[in-house]
Amino acid sequence: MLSKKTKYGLKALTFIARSEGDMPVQVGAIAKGEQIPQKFLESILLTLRKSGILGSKKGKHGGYYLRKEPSEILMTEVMRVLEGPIAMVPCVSLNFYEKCDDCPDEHACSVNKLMIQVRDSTLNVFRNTTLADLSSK
Amino acid sequence: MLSKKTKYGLKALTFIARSEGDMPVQVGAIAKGEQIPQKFLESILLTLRKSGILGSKKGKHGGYYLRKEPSEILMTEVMRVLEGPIAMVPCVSLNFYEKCDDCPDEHACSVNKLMIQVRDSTLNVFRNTTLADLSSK
DNA sequence: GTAATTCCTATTAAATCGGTAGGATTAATA
DNA sequence: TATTAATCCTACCGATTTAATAGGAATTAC
Repeated sequence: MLSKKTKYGLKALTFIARSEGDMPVQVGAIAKGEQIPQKFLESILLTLRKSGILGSKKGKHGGYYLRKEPSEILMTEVMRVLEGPIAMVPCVSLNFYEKCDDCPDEHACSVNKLMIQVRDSTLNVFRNTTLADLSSK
Repeated sequence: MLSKKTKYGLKALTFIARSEGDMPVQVGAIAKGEQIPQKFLESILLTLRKSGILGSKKGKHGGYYLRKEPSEILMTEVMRVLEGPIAMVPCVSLNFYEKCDDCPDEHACSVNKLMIQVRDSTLNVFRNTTLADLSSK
């Protein structure tokens, strides 16, 4: 299941992409517009800023803005920041690889084989979708 | 992330598929062969039996067996029984649909749009993979 | 009747999720 | 310089889920 964090994060990014004027977008506006608890959203946007997807401006008239064009923000990047590994098991993860405790030989493992296919097909979607695709009506 | 339940369940099914003689396969043998805590595995196999994928024979010399040919057991079925919905959000689930609280219009929702694509690509894998594929070396 | 097995219910420890609270820090502006 | 409005940071909390474990009842082969 997709976490609320990721869901809210995606909605927030879409909201910001659609609001692009010159002004940064404030947390309050996003929270209100997308029905997201404001304090929770704050922490999510902070994560996105620390990862480099968003920039922020502090103080009065501050807010968040995209650091790249929507068409250059890939879902692979966003999903990894918000949701973590794209793979369903660490032993097939490209960016968060870990060996299974119980698995003597990955290449003989039926779960491994199946999950590589799932990973690849999901990656294929995320690699070919940008924030611009999400925010276009 | 894939739950241990699903992972163990898939391994167990593969183990049974590979062991097919006429004798039912015992929990103890699977647990030992696949390094799965036996009591936990018991509950998983029970779930698979109740869903109709496995049959069981009780008492001495009892155990579990497949109720269909491995080539007829689709991953869609197995995954839904073990892991639940294939979709990452209930609002795009085919078998476990639920409306989002916060979403006034699904068709305008950027998350919805993205998750439909992920669902379809994952379904495509599960619909085209059977237990026979997993258990073949 | 005994041993071996599945079946069932309950409990538990740990982790994660979704959110809340409170205030520190920073910047615009009057 | 004081006020106001925003981000930033740390800590906490309750509920749920996960990954088991425990203990025994029911069933069957021999």
